[in-house]
Amino acid sequence: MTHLDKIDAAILTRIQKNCRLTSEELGEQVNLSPSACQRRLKRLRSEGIVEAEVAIVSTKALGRAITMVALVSLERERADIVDRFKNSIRATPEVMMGFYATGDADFVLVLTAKSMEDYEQFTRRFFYQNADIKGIKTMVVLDRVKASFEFPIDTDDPMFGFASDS
Amino acid sequence: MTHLDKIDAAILTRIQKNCRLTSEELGEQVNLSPSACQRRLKRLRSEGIVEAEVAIVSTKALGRAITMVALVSLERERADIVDRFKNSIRATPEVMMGFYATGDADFVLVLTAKSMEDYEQFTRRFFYQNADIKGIKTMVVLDRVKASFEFPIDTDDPMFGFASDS
DNA sequence: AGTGAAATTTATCTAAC
DNA sequence: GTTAGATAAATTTCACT
Repeated sequence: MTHLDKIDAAILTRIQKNCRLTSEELGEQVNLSPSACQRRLKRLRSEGIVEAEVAIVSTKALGRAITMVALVSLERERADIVDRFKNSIRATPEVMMGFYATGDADFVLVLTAKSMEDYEQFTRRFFYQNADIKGIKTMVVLDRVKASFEFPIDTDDPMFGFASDS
Repeated sequence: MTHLDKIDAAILTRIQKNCRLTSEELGEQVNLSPSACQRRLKRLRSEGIVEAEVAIVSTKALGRAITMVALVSLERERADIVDRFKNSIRATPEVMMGFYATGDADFVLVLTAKSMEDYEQFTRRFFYQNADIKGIKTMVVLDRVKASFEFPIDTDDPMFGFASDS
């Protein structure tokens, strides 16, 4: 992994909001020619700094009316049990996001379902398949206030070197 | 909003994994000509079924080493207080995701920080700015097992009509 | 190193069917 | 829905700093 400069930071800031910007639009915003911009983008992708470029699809429009946040506790926090549950998360399409965490719960899951009945059925299956689950606490999402993978990229952070933008 | 058919469902399934597929690749996968595919995509975007197309950027590569899940409880669940907090979430870049929910907590937030010190400072500021917060329970994320907005789109669901794929 | 301009390749859009 | 031609964008090449 080569190191990133301020221009890279600026590019990433833009595309994490909208990855369909053309190199020309992007170049304009970061004061770079389209080709230079594209070269950087390619590098950022190949180095895994851009992990993926995805469409965020409306769950409601596709009949997945409800979203849940589930706090899952396991019977034991043994490495092999935790790993098995991680694999189960990855293999379960209903799970949008899964975090292994410290504190109140061992795992935090974000999932979608068509209805509460659907979710109840899902929970039943999921419990059955994962004998190590001690308990699940479900919170029904009333409003997806913010749903993104955006995070602040501070262009002036020393980690991005001291390249001038003149 | 016009209604969606199985081909739309198939397109959405693909692009929620990778939105950089060309119309040609996409068309091949869903048995459609590139231009027909593109026409559908355009419609799906303009109708808001595709909400956004974004790059998922590596937090680790940019020095945001830690992710937290925070369960926030408000002092009162009055509509104006809830709305004010929703706006605060939207205005706070450190918050990647925010869900208004029923149950154990009023809000579930996913956030990133450079370090625990950084997070502690953030929490302090956030508390200060939001007088209505009763308490925050933080869970530090040890592993982002799955991080996506993908959800299962069942092509055979009756909601997608009975269009043949021949 | 990395950049920008022009040529080439490739994808997208527009129209006709 | 398709196919074909026009437009536009991504990619490569290359000369330059």
